Amino acid sequence: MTTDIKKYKSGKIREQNSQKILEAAEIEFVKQGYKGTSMQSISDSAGLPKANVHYYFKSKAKLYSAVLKDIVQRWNEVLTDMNEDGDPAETLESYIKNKVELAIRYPNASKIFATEIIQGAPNVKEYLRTEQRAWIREKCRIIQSWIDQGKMTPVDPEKLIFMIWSSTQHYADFETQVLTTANKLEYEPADVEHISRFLCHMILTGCGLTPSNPL
Amino acid sequence: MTTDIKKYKSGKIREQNSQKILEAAEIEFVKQGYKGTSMQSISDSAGLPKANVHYYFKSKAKLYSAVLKDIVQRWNEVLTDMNEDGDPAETLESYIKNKVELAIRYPNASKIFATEIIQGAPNVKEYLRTEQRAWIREKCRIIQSWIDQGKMTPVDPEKLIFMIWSSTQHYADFETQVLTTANKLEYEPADVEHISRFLCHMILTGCGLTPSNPL
DNA sequence: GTCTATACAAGGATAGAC
DNA sequence: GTCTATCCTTGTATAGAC
Repeated sequence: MTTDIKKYKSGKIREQNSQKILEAAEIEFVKQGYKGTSMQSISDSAGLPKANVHYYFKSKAKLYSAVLKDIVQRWNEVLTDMNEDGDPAETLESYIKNKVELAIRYPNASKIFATEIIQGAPNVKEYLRTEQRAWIREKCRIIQSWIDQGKMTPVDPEKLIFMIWSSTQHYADFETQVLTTANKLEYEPADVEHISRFLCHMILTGCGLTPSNPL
Repeated sequence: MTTDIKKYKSGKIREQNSQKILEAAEIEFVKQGYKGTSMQSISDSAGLPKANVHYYFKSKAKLYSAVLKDIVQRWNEVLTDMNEDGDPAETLESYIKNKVELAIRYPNASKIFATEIIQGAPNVKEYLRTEQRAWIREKCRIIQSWIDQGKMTPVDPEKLIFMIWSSTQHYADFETQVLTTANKLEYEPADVEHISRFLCHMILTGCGLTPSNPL
């Protein structure tokens, strides 16, 4: 039936446009902050009339929520498995590497999330209080069990997690500072490897573990 | 003469009001971002009419610059001395402790600076490219000389500095996340000590040095 | 489903009274 | 030196044409 074809086509346009808007919005929200970003600049950047952005996302607040939801989902997909029977060195190393790759590949995701937290997490406080807190508690339990099994130095698991997060995300959030200092325009492929090795060395050594790669 | 007394009094009021406005602005800029902050909310928060804020600082952009200048100055005052004849363990430890204290004491300064960098450093790019880069280069030179003297493990000095910055500033910028995870409303006095000890242990151990305090 | 035109509100800035 | 009243721009949102 004609209606089905029409619906299909429309659905496709809708999806493409929504996607274009989401990507443009992510970039603009990073550069200007939530209030600093106008629906005009988002629609310009997406190559669509302003009214279409309202048509697809109803309001600026809802568009921002959609962007945040997208980011949190992307993060949750890359969470490394940890379990108490695993090897601490291997597990931490692969987690650190994943985080560095993610930070350098999707800096905007990290930046928007960082801005949110800095401003007091007005939109993600509930997520922090429930899902993320549960995730951290679970990982802390596993790290503690490694410590109890004598597999690693007794360090505070929570502070260890925060240290991994801060030192990896730094290369996304403070990209401008890192690159300006090094007098570079963008990261080079080899940088990911160097950063990972350095962070693995520092963090694993601090935990009394042996990193698999030399500095 | 009467004029002198008047001028003196006025000067004092001017300074007090300027200070009130700067403090209010710092808080508002953190919570709402630059564009998100209205001159109205700053003047409300400072307890003055909106026009006075314009009278003292001419424009929103200039007020923001003044806030940034204040922050950079406060930071520069606390920079620990480092020199190649000093002891790496002692020097790094005292630097880390200073940074943790500063982060927990003046989180807003760190937050505003972080937001600036995240957004691409539109207002401090010049500072990063000149003064800060020079500061980093100088410290890297000293760390490298320690390595050459065999005083510590050969790690990349620049990455070491970034690791100290990111892991300490995390407790200011991501305050909300850290506190929410721990189910706390604010940091306790003992937290500064715990965080410092943990970070000193991890970073010094990674550099092949021995921290002065146990975990 | 898409876009033009417009209503309505908020915010930066200033003129001019006090 | 201080504040009230006002101008003008920008931005969100929507009504209604196509």
